[in-house]
Amino acid sequence: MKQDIKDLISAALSALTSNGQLALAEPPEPQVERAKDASHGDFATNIAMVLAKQARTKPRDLAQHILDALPASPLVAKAEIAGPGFINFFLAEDAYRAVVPRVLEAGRGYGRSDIGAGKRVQVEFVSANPTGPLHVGHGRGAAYGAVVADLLAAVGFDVHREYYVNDAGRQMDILAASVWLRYLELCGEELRFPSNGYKGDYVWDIAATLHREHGDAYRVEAGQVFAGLPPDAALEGEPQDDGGDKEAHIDGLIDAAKRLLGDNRYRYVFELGLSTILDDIRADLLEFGVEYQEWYSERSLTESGAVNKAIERLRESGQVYEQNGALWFRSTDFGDEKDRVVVRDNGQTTYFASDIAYHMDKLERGFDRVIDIWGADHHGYIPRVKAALKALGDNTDRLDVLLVQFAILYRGGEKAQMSTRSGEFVTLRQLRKEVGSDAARFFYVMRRCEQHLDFDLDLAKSQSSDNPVYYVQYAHARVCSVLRQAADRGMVVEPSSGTTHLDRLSEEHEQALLRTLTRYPEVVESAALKEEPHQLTHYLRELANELHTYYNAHQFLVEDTALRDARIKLILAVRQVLRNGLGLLGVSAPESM
RNA sequence: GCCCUCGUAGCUCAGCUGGAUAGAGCAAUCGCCUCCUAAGCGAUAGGUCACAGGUUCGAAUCCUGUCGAGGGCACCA
Repeated sequence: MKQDIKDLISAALSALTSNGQLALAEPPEPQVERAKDASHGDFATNIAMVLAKQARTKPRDLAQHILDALPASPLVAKAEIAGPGFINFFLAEDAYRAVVPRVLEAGRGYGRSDIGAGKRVQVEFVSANPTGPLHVGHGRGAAYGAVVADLLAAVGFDVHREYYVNDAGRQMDILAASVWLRYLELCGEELRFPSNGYKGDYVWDIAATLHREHGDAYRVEAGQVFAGLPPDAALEGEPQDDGGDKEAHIDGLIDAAKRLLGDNRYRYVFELGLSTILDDIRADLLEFGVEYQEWYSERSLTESGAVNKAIERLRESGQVYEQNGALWFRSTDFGDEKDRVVVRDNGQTTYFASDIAYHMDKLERGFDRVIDIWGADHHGYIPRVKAALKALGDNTDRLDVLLVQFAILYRGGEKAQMSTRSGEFVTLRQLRKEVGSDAARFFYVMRRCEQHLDFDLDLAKSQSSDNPVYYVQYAHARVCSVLRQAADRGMVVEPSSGTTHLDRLSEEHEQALLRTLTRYPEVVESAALKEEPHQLTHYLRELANELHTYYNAHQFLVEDTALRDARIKLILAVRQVLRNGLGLLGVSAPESM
């Protein structure tokens, strides 16, 4: 509908330019807004003020020229100049009514569009290390990423959802070592678990599987494992302090594990840990309604030689140098704060090296746009990744990095602080179990992603109008309920076609609903293009509110069959939009509550 | 110290890429079921848009500085 107004203005502008009244190289896309105040009509444009300077005309005079050149349209009842040079459009009384058949005919397709024109967009999100279960912070990234991806798909982009699996690197070795040490404990060995190891219960579970299936086949005397190891540091929260370096200690343990187990057995423990946790993450996300087209393995980048290729490309263009036995990328030449290591002095490539290769690969795969959704703690990482892509001659405009701030849980008004200590944290699974997937999805995307999220667990669980999820879902259920009532009373529920009887919708509440329904496609488009799902949650709250208000003010199942037909059609359209909107958020639309 | 994000009603947040008189929801106060689910609705009250400058027809929005909150500054991932 907004587009219709834009088209009218554009037509007027080109008419003015072609008959010489307006000298413009290229008329810009007019800005059209929904008027906030009813006295300003329905839509307003500031085009005359924007172009006044260029056209060397006073804004109000230019507005008058545009007005005179405006083609007639059945949509517009009148257009007038206001204030410093706004043009206000007042729509014809029945302009909004047409939205009802439009919604009902389009059904699930209402709100979808093809402005993305099939452009390929990759959305990479969550990508948590498979060293433990997802926690509530990952949950926000999951919900946000999934909704952004779905929104982009809804407006016509070809969306590729991807999870980058960090299945290589030191953290995974630490996990393997942790599993093995727990296994040794299960075998009866006594040892001091490293302060830097993974201490969650899930590590015990994996160790138990190993023990159950392979008995003592992986057992080595603890004394042998710890022999000659650099001392550990203090265990967090415990008094014992060997005064050592926890990093050196755990690295020593990893080496010991590799040496004592040999390649094959070490590999087995490593894979067992990786696959168990990755399976858990997959299942977790699936239950949360988050699906991926691809799980991209970091290890595959090394194995395919992509990492070396990326480093070679940097070397060829003279972007790297050696210092202290390590290979550094000159990222400061491309706006980073300091140069970064790509190959460590022990010959291992860094995580950053993999990331360069990964992003190179993303762009080579031919995506028109690449969106990375990261936790806010990774923000320092953006300049170096962009620096690498620039160094390789790639266009970083195609890459968009969105940072998701942390979610802080509140219970009973108190911060439910999660602590990484000894593996105690609130997992996504626990959250889903406590508040349900619907509430979790909705709450997670209710705020702009760069805003810290206060997640009120009590509110998310409460079955009251304070809870925005229930509020919106209830509006949907309420429409269903009315239709059931109608059927029970033997009324015709099947609505008439087209705009039949819709002229009976003359109440203010009805006008408001019609107007809000026409806004839906604009909201979806804006939410998608700006990657702001919260626009949709706000919209849905508003639509639900208008439905509830309407419900309280007027009876739908009236004796007057024409009026009843019109009202049923209207609430059917409302239900459809609620359903579509909730669907994009990954939230269910219950028929009764 | 340097960098990033944020600062709007008592609380949680919107404010549509610079527009017209700054909006919701909680919480507070007062009302509304003989009526399709009161898991709902209405009304009242609540503001120096952190502060100070600047840019222009016009600033909560853009720029600079100050203050405050959170995060980041590894041969970790």
